[in-house]
Amino acid sequence: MATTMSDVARAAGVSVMTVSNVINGRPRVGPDTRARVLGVIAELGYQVNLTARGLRAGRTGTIALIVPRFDHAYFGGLAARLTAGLESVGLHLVVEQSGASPEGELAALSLARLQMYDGVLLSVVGLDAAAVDRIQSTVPVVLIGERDLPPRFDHVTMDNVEGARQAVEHMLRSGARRVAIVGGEVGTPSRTMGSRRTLGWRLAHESLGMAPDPDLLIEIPEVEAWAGAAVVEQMLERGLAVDGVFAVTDEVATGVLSGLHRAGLSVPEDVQVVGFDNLAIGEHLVPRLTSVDPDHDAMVDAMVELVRRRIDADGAELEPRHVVLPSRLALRDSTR
Amino acid sequence: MATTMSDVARAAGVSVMTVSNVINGRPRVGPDTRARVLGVIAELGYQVNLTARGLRAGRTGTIALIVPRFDHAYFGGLAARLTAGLESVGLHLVVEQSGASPEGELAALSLARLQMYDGVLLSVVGLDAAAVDRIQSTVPVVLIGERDLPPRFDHVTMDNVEGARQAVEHMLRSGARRVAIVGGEVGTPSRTMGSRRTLGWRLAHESLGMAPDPDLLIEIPEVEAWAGAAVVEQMLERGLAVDGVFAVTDEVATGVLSGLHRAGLSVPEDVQVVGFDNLAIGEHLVPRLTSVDPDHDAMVDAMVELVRRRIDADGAELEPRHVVLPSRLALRDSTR
DNA sequence: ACGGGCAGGTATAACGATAAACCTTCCGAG
DNA sequence: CTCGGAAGGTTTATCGTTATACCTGCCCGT
Repeated sequence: MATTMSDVARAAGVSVMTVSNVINGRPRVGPDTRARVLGVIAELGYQVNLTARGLRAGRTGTIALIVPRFDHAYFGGLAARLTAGLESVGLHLVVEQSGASPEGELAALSLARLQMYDGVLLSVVGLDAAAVDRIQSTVPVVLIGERDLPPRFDHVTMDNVEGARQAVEHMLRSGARRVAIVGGEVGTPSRTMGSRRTLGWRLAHESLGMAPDPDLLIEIPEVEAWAGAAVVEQMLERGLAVDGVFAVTDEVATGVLSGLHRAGLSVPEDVQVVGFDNLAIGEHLVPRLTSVDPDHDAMVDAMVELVRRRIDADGAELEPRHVVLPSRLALRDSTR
Repeated sequence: MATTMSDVARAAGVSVMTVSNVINGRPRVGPDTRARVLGVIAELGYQVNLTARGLRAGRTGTIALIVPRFDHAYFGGLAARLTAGLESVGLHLVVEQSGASPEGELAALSLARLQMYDGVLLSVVGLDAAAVDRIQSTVPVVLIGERDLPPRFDHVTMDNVEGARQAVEHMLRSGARRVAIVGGEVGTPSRTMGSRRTLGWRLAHESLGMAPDPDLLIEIPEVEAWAGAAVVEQMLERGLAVDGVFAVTDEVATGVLSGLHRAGLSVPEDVQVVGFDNLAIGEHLVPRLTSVDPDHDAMVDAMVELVRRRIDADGAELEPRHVVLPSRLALRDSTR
């Protein structure tokens, strides 16, 4: 139905190849011919078929970002920044959600989709490690975030341990004695995001010669605001003494702030709170949220750089690179 | 580089067509042949090339959602819901951002991209009306949100006027006398989101026999939290008396709450606040935010339905449908 | 006058998958 | 014994672009 190149060629009285040459700004076309072809294109409203071009050229100019959830603000921010970062180097970003329905099943299904892109940025938070290992793709894949990952992939992550350590240390140094971690992970330290941030919580105590109370390591069913609120309620019901909370993400911290407020506790006077991610919303919570700032721009730059490097290498074997970017604390009003 | 169907065909000693038939579960294949082909596929790690399939079949099974900003929570929620809604009817969603860099230029550029999809859901908030009119696509396009829109497109929107009216009426009925609209639009009522919600604000006053003070119609440079906070600060500096705020979105309301808190005013005692969109975050703000709930699920259902209808019609002319879904107020603690 | 080269264009063959038509066997009914 | 047809495949022709090779004048240097 849509007009094709040969429609244009016929109408302009030239060969399709000439139309192609005009569209792509290639040299071998005379000025009058070029003008005529452009005229016909405008008249017919012709648009190149990117599917056909992609098939023939073997490249689509498109990068995919695959996130577990669209409705987590962290990924919204990441996607926005990446769109800009990639556009500045002539690449286009599309975003897909992996964790839709039956656990990880999607991750398997979408494997074929990856072929459609020139590169894939895959957020592995909440993704089955086995699913990631199953990726046998020829397209460049850059992993984002922490997990037990096959080291054969490029990988960009923030410094979870050090960021968490700074957050907790700050509360301890400003007088907190019982700092809980909400969203921590009990058990063998693996390389998941939660376990790394839990390690930072431990290290902060140790560096000050203190031992963290295991009761203050609190797990949550989902890394979301409601879970943060629910946990605070339970803590207080159980009569657990707490004067500091390190929430593993700003979303959780949002729930924690809300829970504390409802319990009649004031922040930072009664309880200090620190989040992680330094989302824009932190600036507008009540009180404004102190948070670990992962240097979003540097992360995006690293992702863009890594994926470009592989695209330019054109499939040649490259030593995988693992980039860890420093985090620093953004101080606001939820800490003393 | 990637293995193709003919690699598989050769290794299995059959024709490519048979491989295709196996992959697509078509009948004319014997059980033993099928098993052999599947074995080779697994062994070689073959994945169908969706670009090629898309070109030949003329369909990709993929729908695009185009949003102005990834980092606005409303769109994150919409994308998440749509992913689920489309997946349940066998369609896959990808999301792109339109409003990246030089104003709207992208909107023009990405026009060719639309061809790659079986359907496009286009959020027109903040999009140039002329740009929308320039769309001369053969793919089904469903417009989302309000604007001066060419009526030739299908269109889904929430009831902005009535939602806003209910929000403001609620505050007026619970004692507020000076209700500001933050993010309103002055001037000729057009069909933009802001102007419709402003109309609701007017109507609420009129239905109670009151006249809104024009000074309480407050514009903002961006529909974001920081703008809401800044506006509150300015209002109070100017000594403007206010005992109710209708913020045009929950993001703006978040900023308003933060601004009021910093000014030492308490919500809802001194000032009532209502937002719009009923985002998940509203539940966790301090205080919990009363908001207009646009019935997100019904909107998603309508979008899915409209785009499917056009896909099934296979390009045939269809009367464009304009769906407006009712909004209702979700009462929480920021109002009395 | 002749060959080389360049400007301006065309013809052909893919890219990888699929729709549609076609080709064998083999089997059972009449 | 013959013929219709089902089962199980294969062949061929595209889908819309682009890479590559190729063609045709014509101008210019020697």
